Amino acid sequence: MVGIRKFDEAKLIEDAMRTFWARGAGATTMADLAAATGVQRGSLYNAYGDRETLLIAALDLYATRWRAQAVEALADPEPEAAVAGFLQVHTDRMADPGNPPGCLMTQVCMELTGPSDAVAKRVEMHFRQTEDALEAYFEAARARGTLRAPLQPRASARFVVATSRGMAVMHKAHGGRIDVVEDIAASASLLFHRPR
Amino acid sequence: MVGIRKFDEAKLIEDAMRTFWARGAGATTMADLAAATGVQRGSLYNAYGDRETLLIAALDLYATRWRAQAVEALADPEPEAAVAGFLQVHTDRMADPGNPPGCLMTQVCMELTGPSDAVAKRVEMHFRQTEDALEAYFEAARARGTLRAPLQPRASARFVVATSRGMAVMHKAHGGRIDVVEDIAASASLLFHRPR
DNA sequence: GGCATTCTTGACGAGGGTGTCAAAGACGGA
DNA sequence: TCCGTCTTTGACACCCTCGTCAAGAATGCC
Repeated sequence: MVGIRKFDEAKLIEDAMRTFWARGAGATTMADLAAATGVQRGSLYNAYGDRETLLIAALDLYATRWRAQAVEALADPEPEAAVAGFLQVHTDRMADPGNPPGCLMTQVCMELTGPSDAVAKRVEMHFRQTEDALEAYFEAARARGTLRAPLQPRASARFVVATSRGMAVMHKAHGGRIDVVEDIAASASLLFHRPR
Repeated sequence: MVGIRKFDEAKLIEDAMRTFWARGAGATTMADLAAATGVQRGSLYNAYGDRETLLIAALDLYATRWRAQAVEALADPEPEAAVAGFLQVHTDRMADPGNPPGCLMTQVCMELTGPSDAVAKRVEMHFRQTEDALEAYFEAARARGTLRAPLQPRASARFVVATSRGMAVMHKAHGGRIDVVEDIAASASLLFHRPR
């Protein structure tokens, strides 16, 4: 059949995301994406223009999906539990054998060369949004009096984002072992422990 | 002049390391390395065989140089100060405008596809050596009684390695800003704070 | 029914990367 | 002095990747 768009866009981006994730963004070719999505190379060019656009769409899907879950997990008013919940979302994602190891966003971030290109801007935006959500949480916690004295909202937010990135790196470095990731998340949560 | 090796091997690996670091390991071509080192492509193949061998040599140089500095910084018997010193080495490296942003080892790690290749094994080895050095420090600290009660040597070691990786990721994500990195290091050190 | 629109498909050219090789030339030992 | 060894150098073949394009075909509007 020819003439009408045959593929499901949502499924295409989903497949593309997993391909970038598994093979590495820089190493993924249009041929890889065509094979993974079942859509011909020419059709991909017709629909998206170039690979960068496809990568950005994949990043957006990736970021919004897991940021939504992670930020939702910040429900507990006690920072120790909230941070543990936030990091647990990342641990669960890595523990799922259906997912490639590591983290697409982190991987793309480390491949960046200059701050000028569209991908770099998108990565920074997504990191910043997560950081902002965490900062808002810690700000509220401080107002509630549940944030330990020496801890600051902005620095704490950056610390938690960095920890989740570190977990992803260690997950890849240790060939997918999940106990390493759990050790890190557990240690990081302890920073927010308040003696009662 | 032809017939005798003209280049300084140590300088060549140093230049190659910085090229892999700045351009990304996967994106660095033999032509890039030839330009950066001043050694012709053919000579590089003659001396090293292929790009992977050159990358591994670069990784070894990178890892041993900065691991030596970081582990040396674990001098203080008080974990809070020792961890701060360890992380400060990484902060200093990133703050040095003479160095490319981020961390070569972390970047290569995130690019890995399978655990089977030689590069993956080398990356894991280097991470593990750092982890082991930190674990030994924390083991000694526990014996000394300077490690806070809930903290365990192995988990703490993993946490500190992960934090240093997270710092590198955030450094790239934020376009080289150093205050972000400092926030993370300061927060992480607080985990080891002991009220006196 | 006819026609414009839109998507698919396969092929094409350009460019670039890898690894190899033969020729040329310098050094050192016999 | 002569020969074997080793390095440099530039060229070469092969393969892959990108992005484009013209032709073909189905749909839906008029």
